[in-house]
Amino acid sequence: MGAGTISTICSVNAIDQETVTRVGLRMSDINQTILAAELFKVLSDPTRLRIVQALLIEELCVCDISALIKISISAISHQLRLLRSMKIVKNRKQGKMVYYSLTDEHIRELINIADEHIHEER
Amino acid sequence: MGAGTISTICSVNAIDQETVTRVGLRMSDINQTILAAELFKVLSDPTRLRIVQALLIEELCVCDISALIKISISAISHQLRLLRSMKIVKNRKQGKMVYYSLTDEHIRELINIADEHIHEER
DNA sequence: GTTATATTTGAGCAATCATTCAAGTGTAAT
DNA sequence: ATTACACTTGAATGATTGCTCAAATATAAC
Repeated sequence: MGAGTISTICSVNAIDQETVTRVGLRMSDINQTILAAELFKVLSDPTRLRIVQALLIEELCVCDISALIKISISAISHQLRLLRSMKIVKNRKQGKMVYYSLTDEHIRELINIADEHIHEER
Repeated sequence: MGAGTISTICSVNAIDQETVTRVGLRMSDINQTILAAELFKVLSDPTRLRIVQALLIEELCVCDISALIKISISAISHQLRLLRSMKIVKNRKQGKMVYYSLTDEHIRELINIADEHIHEER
């Protein structure tokens, strides 16, 4: 199997084990993949992504998020619960109002890179 | 409205317009948000993320991806079609086999940051 | 041509999801 | 206590999604 030869021989009875095991060894743990997928899922819904983008700018109450994003307060609240459960946002109560903010600035990097990717699309 | 005062007054009839417009002006375009959400969605499914992770290592044929990820060839092919439509992967035909590879190295950065985020979880 | 293999594709199905609606909780003002 | 407001929550619903199965396509070997 010299350099340049394609060693992969594909068939139901004879998958190229060499390739499969070589790549398999370099792949990350499946559980880590699942966690990463969950993180990406949080950002995969426009409403949720908009909420996060807004909170990247400043802390906001539920009512103002709703006005800003033009989605019902109930829908926003449901999404905030999800974001809270994933430790993406935290909240603070002041009188009748609840203020939300981000727990983690890592998110900003992910969003920035996604934006770069979109702009560089040919 | 001096520094330090909380100007947001929240009510159905009197949302704090100042805050809403201030943040609104700094938010990115909604269409860009939708595109970014779509990109995150690609990576939000464990099967798809696993495929991408594998292709980050090397070019692979459908059959070997299937063996590596332990998902039916049909399911892999469906996901590859989606990845192709989003210009995340490209393919190359050689004989009966089809080899897939990534079109874009940006994805690697996104995955790296997600992994960092997961490891830094307390 | 026929047969075998590698991949694609469409229909169907169960599961997940984002939203709405209605009812509930908690806080503050009267 | 009662009323009003900010938000939460559970159930219901329509839409989306990831997979399976069966049939189709494409290439290669015979």
